[in-house]
Formats: sequence, structure tokens, C-alpha cells
Amino acid sequence: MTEKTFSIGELCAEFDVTPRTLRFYEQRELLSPIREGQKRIFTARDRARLKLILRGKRFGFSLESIRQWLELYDLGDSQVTQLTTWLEHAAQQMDTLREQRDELQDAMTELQDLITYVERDLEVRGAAEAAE
Amino acid sequence: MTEKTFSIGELCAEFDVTPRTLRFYEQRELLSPIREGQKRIFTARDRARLKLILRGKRFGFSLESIRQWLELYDLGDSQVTQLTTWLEHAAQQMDTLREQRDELQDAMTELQDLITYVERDLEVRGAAEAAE
DNA sequence: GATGACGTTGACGTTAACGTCAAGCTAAAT
DNA sequence: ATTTAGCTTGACGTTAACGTCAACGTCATC
Repeated sequence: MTEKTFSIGELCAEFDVTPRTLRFYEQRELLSPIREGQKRIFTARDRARLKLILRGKRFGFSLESIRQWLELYDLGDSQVTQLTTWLEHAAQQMDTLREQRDELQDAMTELQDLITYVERDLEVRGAAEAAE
Repeated sequence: MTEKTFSIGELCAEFDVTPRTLRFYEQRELLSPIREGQKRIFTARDRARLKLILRGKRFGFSLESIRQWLELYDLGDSQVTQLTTWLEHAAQQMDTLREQRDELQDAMTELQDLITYVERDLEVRGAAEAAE
């Protein structure tokens, strides 16, 4: 089974980015499309990585840090020692993600408190108005 | 009770930012310190806002979008209609935060699956080694 | 009265992450 | 054969978010 591949235009359309962006990611070694002649051919792996890249960007990570934890996602046929190192890196990345998630949760709780307060205020005002 | 105030240096030390940063935030209207002579005096409100700013940055938000949802945090003695509008904006902001949190959760789940897989792999290898 | 700590206002420099041309190739359609 | 669509490689431009440097003011201190 020959894997599905994509032209630069196809990927751009699917993920709403420009060719410039994908070429830039290639230059920074976040993607590594094959060449057919001089045209770029993106594999399913590239597509998967692009998904991860864009998600990482939404998290506010830099391309460089994204590049590093992309490496987590293609562990080959590694030695035991390498797997152990991998596990450490993975655990670190988990911590980073967890921290950010928790902080988001805090922000949400705070905002929700404010919202609840304002809603109560509106209720009270509504009651006062009804009592006129 | 006269509220506590801060010099630019104090805030910088506390939050590990440079004076340039705080002046920049003032110029972009994220902070609005008072002047004493020509020196900036930061109030407790400025300090609170700075906290929110830095948190927002960790979330990957732009200063401009941070500036907007900072407005959520100082609702004055508003009219009912304004409070209703406020509630809409707040709800939107909650959606944004929730979305990002959920996406972070997804990323964590994925990574955890990988970790579990690798851990199992290591266990199997350990068992194989012990059987030699 | 000079020195040093802390602050000020410009103004220009820098880095990341692309955008925006210009000039050219290449295969398919007119 | 030429237009069109999609791709290529430079190379310079842009925006956000500051950094850096120069030149200056203002106290407290030595």
C-alpha cells in the first residue's frame, strides 16, 4: 500500500496556511517533504506533524520548542537507554502541558466567579425593577 | 486607607520583567500608572493587571487581545444593558479559554498514550532480558 | 560637589514568523 | 504556440514585542 501524499497546495487548503508557511517550516526542519523533480511531496507523516505544529502554536509555543517535542512523536526502533531518555523528555512535556492546563483552569474559575457575580447583580436589579 | 503603590523597579523585580516592558505596556494602554513628577507610580490595580497580562502571555495571547479581555476585569458602576453586553463578552472569553484547555487536555491524553505504550515496551524488554 | 542608584524620554536594533514580490520552470488546456 | 495553474527559489518587507543605547533629571550619600 503506497501511502497517501499531498501537494503543497492541498495541505495549505486543508489547514488554511500559505505555501510560504510550509516552506518556512521545512527550512526550520519541522517538516521534511520529499522532492519529485523540484516539487515538494508531503507524506502522511508531514501532515500529522503539521497538525501538531498548528496545535502547538495555538498553545503559544515557539516553533523551536515545537520542533523539539515533535521529536517525541517519531521514536524509531530505539535502544532501551534511548527509550528511557525519551520517557524523561515526555514526562517533562507532560508537566509543561499540565501546568498550562491548570493555569487555564484557574483563569476560567476566576472569570466564572466574576460572571456569577454579575449575573446575581442583574437578578437583583431585575427584582428591584419588578417591585416598582 | 491609602492604597499600596509600587515603583517601576519594584514591579520589575517582583515579576521579572524589565522597565522597558512596563513602559511598553503603558504605551499600549495595558497599564496606566500615575505620575509623580515624571516618575511612574503603579497602583494595586496596575499590579493585578500585570499579573493577568503575564498569564495571558503564557497562554499565547497577543497583547492586543489581552488588552481587550482586561477590560472585563474592571467593570465600573455599569448600566444593565452594559452588564448584559459584558456577560456576552465574558461568555466568549470563557469559550476561548475552554477551547484551549480542552485542546491541551487532548494533547495530554495523546502523549500519555504514547508514554504508556513505551513503558509497556520497556517492561516487555526487561522481561525478555531476565529470561536469558 | 561628585558619585551612584533609580528614574525619564527618544530612537534605533533585534528576533520570530511569516508576507510579498520578482523571475522562472513545467505540465495541461486552449 | 501560448496561456493558465501550480510550483520553485531568492530576496527584501513587515509586525509584535520587546532590547539596547544615549542623554538627561533627581535625589541621597560620601
